[in-house]
Amino acid sequence: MSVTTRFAPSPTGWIHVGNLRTALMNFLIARKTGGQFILRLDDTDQERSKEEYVDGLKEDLTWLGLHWDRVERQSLRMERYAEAADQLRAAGRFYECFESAVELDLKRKKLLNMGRPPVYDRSALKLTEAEKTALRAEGRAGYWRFRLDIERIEWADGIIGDISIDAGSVSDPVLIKADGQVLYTFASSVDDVDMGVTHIVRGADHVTNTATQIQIMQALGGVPPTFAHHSLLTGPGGEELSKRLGTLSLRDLRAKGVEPMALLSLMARLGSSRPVELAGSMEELIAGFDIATFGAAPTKFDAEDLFPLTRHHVQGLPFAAVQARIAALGVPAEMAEAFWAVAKGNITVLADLEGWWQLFRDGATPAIDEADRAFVAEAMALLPPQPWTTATWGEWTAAVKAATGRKGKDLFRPLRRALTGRDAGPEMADVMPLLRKVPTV
RNA sequence: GGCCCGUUCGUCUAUCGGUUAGGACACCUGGUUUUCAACCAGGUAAGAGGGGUUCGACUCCCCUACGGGCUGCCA
Repeated sequence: MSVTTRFAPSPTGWIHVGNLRTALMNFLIARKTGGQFILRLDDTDQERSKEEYVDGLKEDLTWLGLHWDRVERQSLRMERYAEAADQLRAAGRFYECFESAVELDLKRKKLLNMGRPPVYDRSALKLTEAEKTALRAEGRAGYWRFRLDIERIEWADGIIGDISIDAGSVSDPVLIKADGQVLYTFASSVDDVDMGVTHIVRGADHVTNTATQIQIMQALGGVPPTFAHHSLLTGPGGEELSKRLGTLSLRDLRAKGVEPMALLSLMARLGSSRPVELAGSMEELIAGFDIATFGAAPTKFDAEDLFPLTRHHVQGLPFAAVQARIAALGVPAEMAEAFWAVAKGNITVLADLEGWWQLFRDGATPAIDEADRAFVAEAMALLPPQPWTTATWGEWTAAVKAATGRKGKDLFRPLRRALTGRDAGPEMADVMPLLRKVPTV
């Protein structure tokens, strides 16, 4: 049987790191097995779903190189859901309820106060046709619940292992609202069956849903897929991540210069027993992925960890990959390659190139310690006129050494600081030919 | 409150009853380097607590504590 996976976001916001982990895992499983990866837009909530987010979702996935084989939209499948609902009604698994949200809330609180689990009491199941007709006549709109079979629902989870949930501890899920809107749990189950989804990887927040969805799928005549629930990400301190999600959307990370391969490399390994290492290509990522290596414990995520990986990735890029970006900085074509060769070792994100280019183009604001002032002035007097070559630094420092007697760190460091304004940077021999302006000391 | 999952170095984790509790990242030290990075060598560092079972428990069972999730006419 060929593998089909799906990523099913609801277009009510931007993709964030948590979403991405889910998307990536499903994508990798499909690619690893030569299966199909579906992008399914779970947009049944018409109030919150926005076209803007649909576009954003696709843009983000494309940026990461997570290409889908098929797009589906739940909002386009309403007729199918109506049909499936009829099927469940005919099978006696759907029943109409009339309690208002306020009434339900009250029931829940009452049960909670009595120390009982807040499970729906199924009182609507006892309604006679006459009573239902009367309620409708009052202007009450009915909504529909799925009648669970009370049993232990078991499945072998791809990450958690064997797990079971007692249907009796869960309320019969509402699948169709009073206004006719189809709810996620229902649409998702219908789709997964219809679309031939064979493997579902999703967050641990869906574990309880899975139990009810298994029964819904079976009632629909489908075969439940293999489920795997990955742990949820927390912040570095173990705190809930959602509070910080604002700064962890893919768009924000991208704006900070995080590279796709760095992000993918971390997300494909974090929480697994395999070491986090930068992948050189999507193929490498696919080959090195195994859902079975992930643990069920909550996983701490620190966005800072993305930067060492990004640096590693960026520093390994060939000139061709950054040529356009360097040209956009205004670096003349004839010195672009030399500029990249010199600067790349000293950047974390590509945006850091700008600082180096500014230095080369405009010259530095010299950094000179008070104690070195006389020494630097003497050295500057010995500096040959431009143009400089890679030999200039060696010749100049040798001359300065002879004139002043300084050597080693005491010799080189003040000169670097005077010429570049920085303590660290590329080899000075390589920097000299690129410097266009001599700083005035 | 109920249900589900979890808890091993700072972090992600290995260990399927007997190990000097291993690895990766981070960190520290040394080497190399004009600096940073990189690289090489070395190092610090862990089984939440309490009961059982057993010749022997990180591993199996129970309790407690702590963390996460769910408990919506959201997804």
